[in-house]
Formats: sequence, structure tokens, C-alpha cells
Amino acid sequence: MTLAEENYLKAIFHIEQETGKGASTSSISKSLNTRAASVSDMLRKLAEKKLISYEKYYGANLTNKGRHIAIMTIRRHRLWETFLVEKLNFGWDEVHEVAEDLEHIKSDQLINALDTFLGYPELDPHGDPIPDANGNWQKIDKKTLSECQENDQGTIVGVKDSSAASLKLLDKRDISIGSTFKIDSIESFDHSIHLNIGDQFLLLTKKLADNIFVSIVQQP
Amino acid sequence: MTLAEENYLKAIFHIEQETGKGASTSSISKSLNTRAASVSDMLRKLAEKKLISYEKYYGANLTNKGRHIAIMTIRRHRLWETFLVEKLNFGWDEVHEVAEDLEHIKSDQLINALDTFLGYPELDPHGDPIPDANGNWQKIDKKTLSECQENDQGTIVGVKDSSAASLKLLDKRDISIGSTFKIDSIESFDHSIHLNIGDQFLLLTKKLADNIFVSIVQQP
DNA sequence: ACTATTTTTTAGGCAAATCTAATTATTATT
DNA sequence: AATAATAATTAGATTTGCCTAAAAAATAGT
Repeated sequence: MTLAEENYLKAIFHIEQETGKGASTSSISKSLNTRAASVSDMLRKLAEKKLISYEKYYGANLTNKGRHIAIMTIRRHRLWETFLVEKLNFGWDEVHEVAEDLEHIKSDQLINALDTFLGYPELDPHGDPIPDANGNWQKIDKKTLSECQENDQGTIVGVKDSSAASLKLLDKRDISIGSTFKIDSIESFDHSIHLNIGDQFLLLTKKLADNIFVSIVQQP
Repeated sequence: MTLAEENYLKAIFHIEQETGKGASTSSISKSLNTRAASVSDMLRKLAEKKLISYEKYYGANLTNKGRHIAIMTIRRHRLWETFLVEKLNFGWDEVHEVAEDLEHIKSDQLINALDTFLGYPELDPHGDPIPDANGNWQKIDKKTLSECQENDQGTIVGVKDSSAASLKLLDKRDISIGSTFKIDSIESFDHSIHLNIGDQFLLLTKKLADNIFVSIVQQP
């Protein structure tokens, strides 16, 4: 597995997830910032290696083998992002590029020890799920807090408006990235939200809730 | 800076340190496990970029620019080795290859945060000095404990015979990799050594001292 | 249904880093 | 000092991953 191959598989994985279909040449080209001609070339090679199934002019689909590699790459990426934020005090918006490099270091001993060191986290700093060593992960749903329903529970993963004022207000209410919550009730009149967050009980206006991204654990 | 270029500069640095002279094509070829022809090629390129001075048939010497890159690569390598041993519980003999990959990730934010996280260590798990952010490091001298003199102080960095029996004996005496010591006196009759190690006072036979590698801080 | 537009692929090149084989320079030996 | 042995370099190929330009296929618009 070369670095470039891993990046292609990861891109195809994300496109498959988002669209529910195969990945077209142009979608991959856009996602990786390479020319369509280069993508065609690489798709041919990946198909030869049985990492994707590929019909000329009709895009690519991961095989089980290819999907497994993509998932393990995503696992490494998200574990490193978690490390950078939790241990090295990076901001959650500063981690992506460095993790993009770290993810390509393929040592099971390294990545499993890192997982243990971090306490087997299930979500990364952006609220995306971290696949475990077997490639399984928690299914989650990302949306704004105002789109949630009563009894939903999840984690705060970001804010729409990351201006100082907005962050200050959240800070004042003791809400931070990573806080977990459960929605108690929603007022139908003004859509204000009552919720338990950390160990406190809070009331949030719709306007504030609109500004908060959360990831909701999918109830089985 | 590509990965290959960094590896060449690092190899030349180590050869310069060991021999006190420039690095010949064959010495680099041996150290990197590449053919001499490939080395000639790369030396030409590194010289064009002013990272080494190079006279055909007479080997290579680092320029200040090239040396700085080599030292920063070594800094990254040794910080990662320290991280692997201290935080991820790798054995000191299991870290090299993984660190060989990690060292090529060039983010000052990453490496300086890692340095802080580790508490600005001065020696790596093998007792080799870690250059600081300015490229300076503690001068040390690696030898066996039996070669030391009275008043020498340093750190235990390894054992010659790493069999279970040998490690068991050291364990029994509470001597481990990373322990710091100061030599109190040496018996001229049987060369046995009295030393302070950790917070205890110990007597070691010459035979045991022969088996222990230490790194001695060079007194200014 | 036919043409225009968009997407994808092929063809041909380039740079990095390696290799083998052949050549040239340096060093050692008699 | 001439030659043998060793070391280093050049020449020519290969692989990976990208590019541009041109051709071919699929899709969209009337």
C-alpha cells in the first residue's frame, strides 16, 4: 500500500458513504485535487490489485479488501486527531493536515498502543466515529442541536459561527466540544430546548441551538 | 525536503560524527542499503541544492543548511522514540523502525508540542542526546559502566547481554534503563564499583558493570 | 433522434528514486 | 612506475504518480 493508493481508497470510501453510490472519476478528482486523467490511471491500477471494482466510464466501488484498507486509514487518522487535541493541546481545527501525514504510518503495534493510551475513544474531535481494531464503529448522525428531538443523546462536536463572541457564550454556559448531553424536552411554542449537559440542566434558545453541531448516537 | 533527501543527510551526519571526516559514497551506500550508483546520483542533487559540499570521488560534507536539516530530523526521531517508550510502553528495542517513519513528519507545531508533552527530555531511550528546538544538545559519551571513572555521572542506557537472566539480575538490584547514577568509588583491587543509583547506594562487580551500557554527561 | 456538452479515457511526457552494466578515477601492490 | 584492485561515476532502464493535450464515450438539450 502506497500513500497515494490509501488516499484514493479513503476518498472513494467517503464518496460512497455520502452518495450511497459508487465514486465517479470527477468526484474523486475533486476530492483529491488531482486531474481526472490521473484518477483514471489510478483506478485502473487499483482494480488490477482488486481493491476496487471498476467499469470504465462508470466509476469505482470498493471491494471488501479495499474497504478494509480505507477504514483502517480512517481509524489511524481519527486516533491521531484525538491524540493531537487531547494530549498535545491542538485546537480541533488545527489537526487535519498533520493527521493526514500521521495516518499513513502503518504499524499495528503503534496504532493499537495509541488507542489504548487514549482510552479507546469512540468519537474524534470533530464528532466522527473512530473504527475499532476490527473495523467496526458507532453509527452516528451529525446535525445542529436545533434539529434534534426529545430524548436524543450525543456529543457537542462544533459550532457554525466560531467567532470569539459565540465561543465566549458557550464557555459561559460550560458547553465545550466533547460535552455529552441528553435532550429533556423541546418547547413547541418557541423551540427552546431543555437538556442535561455534563452534570447540569440547561435551557437553550433556538438561535443558540442553531449554532451548535452535535453528533447523535443512533439508537439501535 | 523529500524523505529520501532527509535520510541521506542524516546518514552523512552520523558518518561525519563517527569518523570525524566526510562521508564517502560507499559508507553512505552501506548505511542506507542502496547501491553506490544511486548515492552518486543523490550526492550530485544534494550538492546542487547546497545541502552538502561534494567533490567527485572525494565524498560529501554537510553545509550548515544540510546539517540543520539532519539535526532536526534526528530531533524528531529521538522525540518519537521517547514518546513510544514513555507513553506507549514500547520496549527500547522496538522503537527504531516506527520512529524512522514518524521522523519525516515536519510540523514545528507538532514536534514542539510533543517535546513539551514529554517534558523536554534530553536523552532518548538509547541514551542518545535529543537536540532542542535550536539544534543544541548535551554532549555525552557512551561506554560500559566498567570503563567509567570516579565521579562520572550519567544514565543507564542498555545492556550488552539482554538475556532474561541478565535483565532479571538488574531488575533485582532496581537498575533499569533510564536510571541515573553517580560513581562514588572504584576498588583498584577487583575493579568493583560503588555507586549511587536512584536513591540507593550499590556495589557492582566488574563482571556486571561490563554488561551495562551508560551514557556519561561530559563535564564542561 | 441528433447534436452539443460534459465526462472519461488514452497517449505521451516528466521528475524522483532506485537499479544494473559499463566506464573511469583513485589507491594499493609489486 | 606500471599494473592490479577497489571505489565512484555515467549511461540507460524501471516504477510510481502526476501532468497536458487529444480522442472517445456518455449524457443532456432541443
